[in-house]
Amino acid sequence: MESQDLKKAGLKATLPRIKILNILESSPARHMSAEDVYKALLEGGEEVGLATVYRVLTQFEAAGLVERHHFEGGHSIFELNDGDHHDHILCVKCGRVDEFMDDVIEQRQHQIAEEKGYNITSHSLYIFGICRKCQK
Amino acid sequence: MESQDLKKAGLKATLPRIKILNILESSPARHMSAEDVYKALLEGGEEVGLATVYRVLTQFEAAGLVERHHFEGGHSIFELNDGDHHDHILCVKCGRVDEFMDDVIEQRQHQIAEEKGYNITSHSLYIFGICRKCQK
DNA sequence: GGCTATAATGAGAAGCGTTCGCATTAGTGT
DNA sequence: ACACTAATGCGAACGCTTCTCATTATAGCC
Ligand SMILES: [Mn+2]
Ligand SMILES: [Mn+2]
Ligand SMILES: [Zn+2]
Ligand SMILES: [Zn+2]
Repeated sequence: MESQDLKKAGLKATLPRIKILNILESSPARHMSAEDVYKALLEGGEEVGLATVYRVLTQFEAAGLVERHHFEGGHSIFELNDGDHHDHILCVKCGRVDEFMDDVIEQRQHQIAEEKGYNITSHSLYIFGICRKCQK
Repeated sequence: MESQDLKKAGLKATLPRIKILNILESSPARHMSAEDVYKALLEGGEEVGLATVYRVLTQFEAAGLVERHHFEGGHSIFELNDGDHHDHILCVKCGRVDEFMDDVIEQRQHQIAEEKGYNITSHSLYIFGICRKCQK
């Protein structure tokens, strides 16, 4: 029940929020833009304003339900926060997205932050390339 | 002489391009937005349109004279391309930027790309944190 | 050194993703 | 069920960037 998840996150269980959470959970695409979510709602016959989609996604992010990424291209991409951190590798031709987690890289980043005198708060790592299919 | 650098890069040596290259070379800030460059021109009493600054920076990027980065915040940041690759660590409080290069991370990225079947073309890595000064 | 073909510029309009303002609507706790 | 308040939808506005197009400057040739 999504209402429970929302309330646990400290958010009122409104219809738009439930519907948006639903889209994020049931959509085949793990990584969606606000526009993607909006279109999915419209296709489902739901009446939700685009501004609300943006607002709700931002609230979800603040509540830790969702993560926001900046895959090149100026717009934000959201994905459900499953709790496990990972980074992304993307195909510059077809837009395919794969996920990975590398302990060596994570560790080196902390090392570097320490060397430079920073108290690390986050990082963003994207590898761009051409996927297997697009190489042929 | 900047005119030579521009011609070598296959670009006509126009006044705006020379002035912009000059700003990039002489400004104390290594990392500048288009707006930063524009303001520096104005402060120097130069008459260059903002649209031209954007156009020229994009051309410089295509010519390999300059690199474009997407430090959070929606706008592009440019820096002279010195030929040596590096990544960035930024202070989320004061905006300070430091540079680093880590062979271990670079190598792991290629490893990951290979494992995932990607032909790597580039990557972007930003570490965010709080710098020494801002920690106090 | 001038002349011409052509590419570059400047100014403002337009584009795009995102946020804001405000009147209306809906959830919550009683 | 009610009232209090927060959330919504709509359109306008935003910030950064790109486009359009008339004007201007550069490069190569005479
Ligand atoms: Mn992901
Ligand atoms: Mn740099
Ligand atoms: Zn691909
Ligand atoms: Zn700082």
